[in-house]
Amino acid sequence: MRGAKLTDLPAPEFDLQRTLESGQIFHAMPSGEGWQVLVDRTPLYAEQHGTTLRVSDAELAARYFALDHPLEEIYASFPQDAFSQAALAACRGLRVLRQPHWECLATFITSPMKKVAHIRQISLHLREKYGFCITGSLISAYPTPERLAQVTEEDLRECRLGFRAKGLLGTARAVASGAIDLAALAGKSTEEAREALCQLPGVGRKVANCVLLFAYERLDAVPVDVWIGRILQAMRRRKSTNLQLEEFSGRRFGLYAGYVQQYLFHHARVTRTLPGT
DNA sequence: GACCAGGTGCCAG
DNA sequence: CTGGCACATGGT
Repeated sequence: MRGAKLTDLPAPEFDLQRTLESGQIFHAMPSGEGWQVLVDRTPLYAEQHGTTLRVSDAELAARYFALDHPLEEIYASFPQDAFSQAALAACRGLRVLRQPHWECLATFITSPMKKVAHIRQISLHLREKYGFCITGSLISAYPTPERLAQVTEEDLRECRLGFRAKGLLGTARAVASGAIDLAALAGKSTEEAREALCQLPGVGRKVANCVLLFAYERLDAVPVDVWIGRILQAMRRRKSTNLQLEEFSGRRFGLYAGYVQQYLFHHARVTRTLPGT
């Protein structure tokens, strides 16, 4: 990235650091006055100066950072309860990224029962050991499904994956063999795409919804994890399954439920507070 | 040394 | 359909 020409890009209602640290991607590296990320095999450098973004690739940055998402409209759709509004006030500028399908899917397969910092460690381990080296980049590209399909479960476990190794390996093989076509899912309904994703080993409803939200532009998808589960439980005040909570959030949060969810998640994680406490 | 983390799969009732 | 449990690892 050093020496790359930088161009300015207007980026109103965007907070780069908050977005990169909100638990959507796990490999962003501080670099110079800004950050470096990789989008598939393309390095992207970005630094923020007020409402201007200085980037190495304007077209890629606009797409990856989803600068076209109508944040004012999304904010207007937030529910009026105090907790959602507090999350909105605290997390303004957080955008739901447009991630590449495979690396988003693979990364969230490694996420169950892991803290964000640990998911990052695993991602960096895998990139280092099996990833494609990118010249001029601090980090390697996420390993391809073809590469991972060649290794053993024991090899993967050396990247500190634990029991998640089986799912990642099985899914890598399914993608590499063509048993599932990730690109084709983009043209399917959310329900069809979710059903297909849930066939993969290590992918349940929570991981599938993360992938739908972060990689397939389904902004109404709501991954219910322990954090969101507690928040929704407190809002609903009725003992519920995660599926019931997901349906509840869809009714209450609307078309951009995934955005609301992401703000609630980040706010709760940063402040460690729940509604009514 | 418990306890918890952006869950999933499997099995018993 | 529901509840309960195992599954690895690293930080508080």
